[in-house]
Amino acid sequence: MDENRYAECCESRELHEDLLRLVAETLPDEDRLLDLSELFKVFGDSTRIRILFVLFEAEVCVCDLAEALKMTQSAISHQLGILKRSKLVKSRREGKSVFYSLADEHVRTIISQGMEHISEL
Amino acid sequence: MDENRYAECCESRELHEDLLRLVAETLPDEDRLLDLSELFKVFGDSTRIRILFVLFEAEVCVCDLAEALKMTQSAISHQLGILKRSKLVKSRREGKSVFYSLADEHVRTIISQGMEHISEL
DNA sequence: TGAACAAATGAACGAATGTTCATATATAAG
DNA sequence: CTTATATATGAACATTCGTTCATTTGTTCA
Repeated sequence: MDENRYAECCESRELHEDLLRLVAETLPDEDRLLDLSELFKVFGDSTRIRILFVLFEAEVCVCDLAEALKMTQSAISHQLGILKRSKLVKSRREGKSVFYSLADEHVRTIISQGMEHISEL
Repeated sequence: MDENRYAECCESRELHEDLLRLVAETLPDEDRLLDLSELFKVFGDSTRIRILFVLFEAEVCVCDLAEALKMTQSAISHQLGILKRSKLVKSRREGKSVFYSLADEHVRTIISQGMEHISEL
């Protein structure tokens, strides 16, 4: 009954036991892994990356972001919502405008490590 | 002729000019931004994250990865291809098996920063 | 050479994602 | 209260993405 959907595997038996134990010990639990991959998914879009680069320099309102990045207000607003839900960005209302800024410094570290990686060919 | 697809914008004029100049100066060019977001897209999938966590601990062949993660050899192989094309992972053939390992240390830094971020609620 | 195993790959299918459009909410000013 | 401006949001659509299945490539050993 289809007991071989997954790998049956190459050779030794003990090595596998060891690996399985190691994985069981060190792999974060499923919820955590999902949170982590969802966080990186947020960085995985060039519009959101561009928004973050602007916010590296200044606190900016939605319409200015839209103008600076030559995109519609709606598109920017949707992306800001995603950034905010992942706590990468925070907002503050001032009259009719809402100003966005970086929520913490991990953002810079993560992006700068990414930049380093792609710079090393 | 539809000159208002993008934001027309809230108030002052000089502030906008300043922002536009700043963005023009500091925003990496389009190719770089795309490379960067594509890199993060690679981290944005829990299967690939799990593969990376296993490789944090040891150099592992494809079938062992498949067994450890309870996934088909094909699925793992496809994801390893993506990881390899982004230079996050490297491979070495030994007989019939191919062993994969981390390509560099940025991977650990990026993932650990991500972990820190999600840990701070 | 031929059988057996390990890994890679292309096509296909369903799920997820980003933008657009239309509209709703919120604030300010008349 | 009405109008104008700034922002948010839901539905729809096209595109992208991850897995599966079938097949191919590469290696070892008889």
